[in-house]
Amino acid sequence: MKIQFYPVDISYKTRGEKAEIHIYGKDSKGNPILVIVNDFQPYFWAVLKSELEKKKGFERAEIETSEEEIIPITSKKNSEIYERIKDINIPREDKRRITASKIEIAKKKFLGKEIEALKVFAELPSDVPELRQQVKDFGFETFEADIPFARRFITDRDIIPMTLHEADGEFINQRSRVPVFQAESLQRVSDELMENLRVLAFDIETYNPVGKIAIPESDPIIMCGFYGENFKKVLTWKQFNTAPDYVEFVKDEKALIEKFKEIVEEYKPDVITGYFSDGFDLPYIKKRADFHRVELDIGLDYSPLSIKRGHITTCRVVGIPHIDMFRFIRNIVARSLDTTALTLDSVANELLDERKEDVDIENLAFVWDNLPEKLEEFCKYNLKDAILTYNLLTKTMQNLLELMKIVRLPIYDVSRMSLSQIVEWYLIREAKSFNELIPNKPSYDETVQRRIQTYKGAFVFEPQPGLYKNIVIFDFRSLYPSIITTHNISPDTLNCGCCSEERDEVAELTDWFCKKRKGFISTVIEDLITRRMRIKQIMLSADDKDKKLLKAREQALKTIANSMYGYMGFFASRWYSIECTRSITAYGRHYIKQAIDKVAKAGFKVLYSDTDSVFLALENKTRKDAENFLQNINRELPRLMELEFEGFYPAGIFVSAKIGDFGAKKKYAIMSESGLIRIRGFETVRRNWSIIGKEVQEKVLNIILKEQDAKKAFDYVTDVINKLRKKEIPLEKLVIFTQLQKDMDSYTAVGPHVAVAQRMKALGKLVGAGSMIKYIVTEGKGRIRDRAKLVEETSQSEYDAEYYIKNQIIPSVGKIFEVLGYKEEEILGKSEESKKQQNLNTFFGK
DNA sequence: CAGGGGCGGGG
DNA sequence: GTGTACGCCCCTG
Repeated sequence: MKIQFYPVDISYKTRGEKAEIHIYGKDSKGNPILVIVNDFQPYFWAVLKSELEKKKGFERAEIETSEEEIIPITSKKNSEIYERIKDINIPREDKRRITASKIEIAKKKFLGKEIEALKVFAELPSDVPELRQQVKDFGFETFEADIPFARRFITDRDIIPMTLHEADGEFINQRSRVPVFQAESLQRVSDELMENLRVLAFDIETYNPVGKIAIPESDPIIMCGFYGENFKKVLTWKQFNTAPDYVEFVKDEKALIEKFKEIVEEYKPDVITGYFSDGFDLPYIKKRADFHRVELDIGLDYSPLSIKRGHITTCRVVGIPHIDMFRFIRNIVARSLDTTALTLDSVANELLDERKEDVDIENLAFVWDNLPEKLEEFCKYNLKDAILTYNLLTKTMQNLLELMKIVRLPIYDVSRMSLSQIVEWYLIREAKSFNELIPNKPSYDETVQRRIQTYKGAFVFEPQPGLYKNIVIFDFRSLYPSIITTHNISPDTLNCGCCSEERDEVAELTDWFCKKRKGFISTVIEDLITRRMRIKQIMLSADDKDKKLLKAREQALKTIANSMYGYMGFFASRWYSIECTRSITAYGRHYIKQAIDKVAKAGFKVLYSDTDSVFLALENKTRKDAENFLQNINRELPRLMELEFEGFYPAGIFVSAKIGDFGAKKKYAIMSESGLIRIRGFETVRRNWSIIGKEVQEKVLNIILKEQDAKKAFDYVTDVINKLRKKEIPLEKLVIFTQLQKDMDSYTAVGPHVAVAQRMKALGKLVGAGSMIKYIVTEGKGRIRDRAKLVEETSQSEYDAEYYIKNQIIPSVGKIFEVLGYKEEEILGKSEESKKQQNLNTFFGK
């Protein structure tokens, strides 16, 4: 029988001697389903090293031949080795033997060159690493042996997650939370995305003793909030009278976790989401569930929530995509945000114009123990976090879905990928239709080599440091992508044998690119750009609903196209090419300098320029003038290039910070009309700064940009410094918070927070991994750690004012004042008053 | 000056 | 899971 369904979550399972692909999704009626495909075999490619080296760099094949063609063995060498690979037989502990289950020979391309490649099949995905090693030892270069099995399946069978597919097969009986369908065949039938995703957002609150971040070993979960369509709930296990109707009381923490499972099971979400739930909520729930011996088997195959350790832990539920909003926002959305802090509060504020509930979360444990009647506001707070997360997902979902449709990997993967991974997987998918072998990831040594190679970067117009009003920013949003397309920049067109005579006359361009045959990456980029232009065209006559969708699609295409340059220059990428990147920047410098000249000729004051943007001060001109100028310049630019109006900013400060010969680093702060301040290149506030450091930076930027009064900002800082020296700053503003990450004994380097923690332990206080250590640096000589004291051990006059000035105040605002023409010693009050005044006057142009 | 350790997000 | 992880800053030795 035939069924139609939308694949959502795709993974594989080993059953006996076979790996099965498991596709969880929804059928066309909206019912959940598991479709199993078991005719897909793992494989990788092997190419003789001699084959790779022949015709190196020259006379490459036409890109048009794009089907993978199975051919008879032609070379004697290939056939000999073919026999050897066939004979591979590696015993394993479980009595299975690793063999090549099948070998084919095909015509493939590698960076445009036609080559003969062996396609080596394995029985199980887990056999591949050893099989590959064996084949390598025979003198082959292997390819694509590190493509995860499920992703390999998605690519080869041309799946696009969440679009309509048809499967032929039958329902079978198997332990599963959803009906299981065994598919004989599977194909995509439409590009339309599934609709009405059921989203469940959740958020936990934990019992956190004052001054401590809760640690799962000892501190329980005390609330769990949920929000979905027509659904809101807060679970908690302390009774109080004023509970709103969405609060449900449970017996204890164990019951709360069991109820959590039940809600996920009953709500049947298509997607679950949290904010930093990969790193906090889910690992925490898991730990507490383990503690209570509750099996967290919420997977649709009854498997437990799985947590992968890494730099950030990653949490997966089989069959239900889990999206950590924070990760998607940090990796993708953040680039278009003004806020630098990516807390739920600041992101919601900017994206949704909503804030978190204003409660003092530090007090939660105290209230929980002593004032349960006041728990209502914390329940409200808990629910609100879930609501904000839900709304953030709703707000950005279309963008995520469009990215997913372009990259064609499951939403779980795409939602936590960095830009370079998105680009890479897009290229991997595209490589298939060009019949190109996917280059391997560089070895560690290779990445070290790549890291030390440098090349001349973008052009930076050194700003006259200072504060400016009425700033307009123009930028070439598609500068690098258009350069890549226009000049056919791609690793496979680089320095071809046929075109060395036709090099472009562009300053500092050291390489050339084929003019006869289009490259892989340049073709991929051109396709992205033309698709985007087509969409923008359609948008002109679309209704509002379609416009929103098209906008998201167009943004996704732009995001990928814009990242291609950075990707080719990223040390860990598969399609790395320093020659390509340095050529792109050479062309880029050429075009931006042209634009700057034109801006200046049109009578605007150019303040600053970096890579693809020009900052200008309107002075006596108007915004309208700027817009008109744009229209004119765009008429003269090549087809794919466009200078855009990025924005208008009432105030901004700039600094030039030359670092050796490598160019200038972006350092500026600008304020938008809505009062949001965008900071680039300055130290940003961190949690291990004292309150005084944070406070001073925030106030200074506000005074400078909002009130545009540098003198006032300067006076404010000197005042704070004086107060610090006179010991007038209250101790609580000087406390430095540092978290003890591991157990005290496992430290080799004893930093200040470790020393303080040791003393706390000696005093009989409860400290351990996860504890927030609070300390104040006091006067004296020698190491910081010997002078770090507990707050209660420190008297008001004891703190080391100079330490705070040097390590907290100067780092937070020093650079800002440098921009405004102040020297560090002036801030420190070491120079005479008159000089200060003089500087101020220069600054204000008096 | 090298290298260990913390931060980000979360309570 | 046929993988996987960064870049910056402070402090100590």
